[in-house]
Amino acid sequence: MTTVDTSTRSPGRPRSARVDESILKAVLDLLVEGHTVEALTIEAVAAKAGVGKATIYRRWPGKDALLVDAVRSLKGPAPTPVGASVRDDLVLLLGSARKKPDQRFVRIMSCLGPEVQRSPERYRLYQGLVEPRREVMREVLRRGVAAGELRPDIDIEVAVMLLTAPVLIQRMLRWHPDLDDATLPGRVVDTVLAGLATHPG
Amino acid sequence: MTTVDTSTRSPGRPRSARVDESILKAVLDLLVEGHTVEALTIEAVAAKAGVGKATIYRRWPGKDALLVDAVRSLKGPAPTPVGASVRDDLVLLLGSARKKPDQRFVRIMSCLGPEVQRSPERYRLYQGLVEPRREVMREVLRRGVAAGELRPDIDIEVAVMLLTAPVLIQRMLRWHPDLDDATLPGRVVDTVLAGLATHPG
Amino acid sequence: MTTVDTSTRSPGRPRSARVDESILKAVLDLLVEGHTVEALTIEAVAAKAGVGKATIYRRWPGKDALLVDAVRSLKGPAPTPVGASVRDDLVLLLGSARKKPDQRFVRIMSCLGPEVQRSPERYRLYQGLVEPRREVMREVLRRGVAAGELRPDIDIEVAVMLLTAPVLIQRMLRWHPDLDDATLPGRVVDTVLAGLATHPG
Amino acid sequence: MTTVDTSTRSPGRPRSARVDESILKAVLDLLVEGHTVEALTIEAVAAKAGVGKATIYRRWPGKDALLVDAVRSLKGPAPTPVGASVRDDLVLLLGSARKKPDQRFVRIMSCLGPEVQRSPERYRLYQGLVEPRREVMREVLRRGVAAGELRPDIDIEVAVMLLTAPVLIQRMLRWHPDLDDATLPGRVVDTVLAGLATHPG
DNA sequence: CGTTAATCGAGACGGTACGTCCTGTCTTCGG
DNA sequence: CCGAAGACAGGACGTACCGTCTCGATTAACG
Repeated sequence: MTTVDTSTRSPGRPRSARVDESILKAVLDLLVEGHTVEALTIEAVAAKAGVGKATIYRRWPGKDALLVDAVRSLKGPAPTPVGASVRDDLVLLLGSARKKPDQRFVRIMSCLGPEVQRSPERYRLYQGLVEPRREVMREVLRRGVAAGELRPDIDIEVAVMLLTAPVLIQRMLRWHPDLDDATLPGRVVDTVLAGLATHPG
Repeated sequence: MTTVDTSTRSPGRPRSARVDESILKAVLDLLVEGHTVEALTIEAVAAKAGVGKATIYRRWPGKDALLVDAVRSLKGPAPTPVGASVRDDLVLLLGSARKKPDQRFVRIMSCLGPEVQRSPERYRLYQGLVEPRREVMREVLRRGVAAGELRPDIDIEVAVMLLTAPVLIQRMLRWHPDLDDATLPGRVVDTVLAGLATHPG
Repeated sequence: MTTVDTSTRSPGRPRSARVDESILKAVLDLLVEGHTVEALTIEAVAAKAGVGKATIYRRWPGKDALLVDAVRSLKGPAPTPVGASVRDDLVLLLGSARKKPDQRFVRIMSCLGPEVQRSPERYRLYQGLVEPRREVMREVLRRGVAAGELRPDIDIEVAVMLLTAPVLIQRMLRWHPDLDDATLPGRVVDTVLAGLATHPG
Repeated sequence: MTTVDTSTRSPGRPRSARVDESILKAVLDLLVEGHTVEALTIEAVAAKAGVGKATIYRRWPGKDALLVDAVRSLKGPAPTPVGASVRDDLVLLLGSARKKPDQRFVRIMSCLGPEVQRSPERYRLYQGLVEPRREVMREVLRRGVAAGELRPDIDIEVAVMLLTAPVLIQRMLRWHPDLDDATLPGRVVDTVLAGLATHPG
């Protein structure tokens, strides 16, 4: 009677971790190259990863699941720390996408955007990836309120959208063709902080 | 009201206007049916319109041009009128997408968004469709400044982005899953008008 | 009421005869190049014929059926005419495989041999292709008997085998590595005609 | 009867002779089951032998070598003895394939035939297996010449081909569908001995 | 009112990617 | 070290569309 192995291990050759990595890397590389999820062919992934197609299908049921895992492997390369004033912190956060290696992250995220509209699975993926970054921003806003820099009655969720949506949409759609990516975060933050109305409240 | 052109008239059987209409209708129907632009296949359009594929390619050089004409046929269902206060005007403009038949318009526009990143042609299409609506908003803002309701030094382009981007992105990506579409425009406008800072300027 | 068309014609673009030809040609070319039916890949046929795979599958259900039609298209490039004496006729018939374009025919036939063992369909194909050539030889033998050149009691079927089998097997298996293809027919015919025994009958 | 070698003995578990046997048996079984050599897959052999694929590759470098050993293990089940007259000897030799266990031998040989065309290795194998049998036949012919039964000027190599080729080809290709396997050797030998011509020489 | 020529639906065409299956090799484990 | 189980790279399979190209039949204005 052999010992009952609680950490059951299937017989045969185990799956190679190297292969997992090279496949996920290939997916991300293809995204940054091809700019679109449509360019993300299983066949292309296999070729780029130097892997047989069957090896991919052995691990993931289809392109969606593969995409999910690949992007999940990005792990938001550090949500970025914080500085001194609220204004500077916000500009830093919004502009972080412009610094390497975050650029790669944003590049991939903006490919994903369109895809999110389709499957709930991909939608959840996108939320999970982006949420930590939003939480950092919420924290900055809360500290601004605590420090008296921001009005105590602000709608934090709306504020986060106001700050992030313009930058994101500008990246994705090049909304304003002549708007400078570099200065946009500053202009957005300043305008949001000051407000438009003459007599606020 | 078909203009009968007596001057130049090519021989042979003229193209059927019914066919044009049914093709454009098929395109728009496919878009609102939740499909993305990728799912907008010429073959699917032909099938839905009850038309041969060649009949489509005879009129448009490719999917892009077809898409352009189809969306153009929507004719931005009236750029929306204006109300009393700046606040109410802005809320009205941002919320207009919720009223029928504007909903159909927005549904289609949000399918288009992702496509803009690719071809310059599609980009120009998108800009052309959206620009009139932005111009209305700019006008509202300018009148607000003139009326003393808004600060004279505001960055109008950034203000337009601040106002429109959150609503658009919420529609496209369902950015905040628990944010109510109905109340969002009001909350956005209020927050933008008031600003976040305790001591603006 | 339109005339009832007895020669019903399906709508749409008819299938191209050129394509049929190029596919069949590609099959035969691959056989003579690859020496084996195994080397006859549908994908390779499509590539060589400059044709999409679907175009092949639209016409034939699978490799077998394609092979059958391809070889059938060979049509034994003329069963060869006949000369003066029985001896010369037989040598000519056996040696015909060495002359173009018959060489191509034999090349393909010898690829088929192994395949014949498998499906009855392919077996029937092989028989149909080879039979006319055997009939020519039988005729030569019969005329030899009538002319008094051959013994009247000979077993014609066995005689045909005796004459053809060595040449065929030599081609297929290179049975005797040092036996010259060019002189073999002559030696075979002479030996068969003369017989081995000192006192025949 | 496993020879226990006391002299040199590699460390570790010794290879099981049972496994060797079961693999070779599996190969031969697959061949006689009507499969061609192409159907002789390492995977199929492993499955049939109840053995891992690696176990096979540890012993033989590839399919060719395995095939060589398998067929060699047949050991031409005794090159056949000799009888009284040349005619009877030849009929016996040609007909030996019909008696068990020779039938199995021929079955396997005819699978091999087609393969010979490919690799020189397999060609040599085939020659090696078949040569002893041909040598026996040559010996019979030579003794016939010496005994005065056969003409002294016969071409022995051609004679061997004349005698063996029809039987072999009939088995491999079922050349004449209605030719009886049992009587064929007798008819062949008789016809070859007598010759076809009225006036031999 | 017949000619004429561009229209129409239908579908074949060369491609490309799909997801499955099987090949021969390799890499683990337990015995 | 052996043996099984099975992962690995590669490649052909047959399917489904893509966007283009032909077909025969239709159809409306012109002569």
